[in-house]
Amino acid sequence: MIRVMSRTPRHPTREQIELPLVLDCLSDPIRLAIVYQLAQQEPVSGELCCGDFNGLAGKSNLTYHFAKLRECGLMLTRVAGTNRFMRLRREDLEARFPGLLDAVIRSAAKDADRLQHLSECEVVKVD
Amino acid sequence: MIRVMSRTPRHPTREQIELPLVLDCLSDPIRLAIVYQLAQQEPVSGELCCGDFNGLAGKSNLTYHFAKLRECGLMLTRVAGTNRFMRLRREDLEARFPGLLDAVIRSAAKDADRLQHLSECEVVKVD
DNA sequence: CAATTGGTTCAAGAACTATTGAACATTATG
DNA sequence: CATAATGTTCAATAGTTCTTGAACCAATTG
Repeated sequence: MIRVMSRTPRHPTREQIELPLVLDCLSDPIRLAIVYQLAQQEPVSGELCCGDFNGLAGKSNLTYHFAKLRECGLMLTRVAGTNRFMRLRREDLEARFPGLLDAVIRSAAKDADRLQHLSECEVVKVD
Repeated sequence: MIRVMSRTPRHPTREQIELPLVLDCLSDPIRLAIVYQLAQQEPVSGELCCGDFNGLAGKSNLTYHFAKLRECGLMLTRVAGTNRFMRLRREDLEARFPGLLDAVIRSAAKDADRLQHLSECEVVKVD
């Protein structure tokens, strides 16, 4: 059996994004923290790579959560050399579920001090 | 052991409502359908009772899902005779997570024809 | 080319979730 | 009071999800 790890993994098309899967993905504290950190990065490059989340969980566990986030359509993975850069699929999500991602991120920001794994992130001011 | 079933069950306070639990609750297709139907009922009484959801699952399974929805703070159960009336905790949710519930309900309405259990609900026009 | 860095894959186990049916509790009705 | 209607509780089960560590792959660096 051949195992290839260098190709860009598969992502669902915009139309294949499903609401229950997205909500389920966001309901895990670690994945919520990943999404939150990616959202915070948007004013800058919008991208983070796996290593940037080392505080959240072990490497293989992170790979597992990244796969979930990718497969439900929340984020996109771009392979570049030995790194994988990830970003939120904001346009696709906005097209499918208007206002949802922002509502979740704002809710997470509001509760940042309560949510495990988010405490260590910079807190974004939300009037 | 005494089993009491006549009292109003416990609900979390507004402040006890937690984002990951709410999202997890909404990620189940049956529970999403329950929330959706409750939302559709809001222009009328806002209330539905257990029997109104008989199409979604068996009775004991519904009781299970109702408990989850109650315990995460999404809905409120009021005991009245042999019935239990349920309504969304819209004000509390809006206070804790502004815009979240509406974003989810609108997303569900948009995908009503795709989501299991929602097809049988009346479709609400969302410009 | 050897070693390092960055990340994936696989297998296994613990923990949790959803579903079902039978027994039960509570209230309303004839 | 007996019966029906409405919904809950409990136990069992099948399936799913998260987590971990060891082995691995690919690209970069010395």
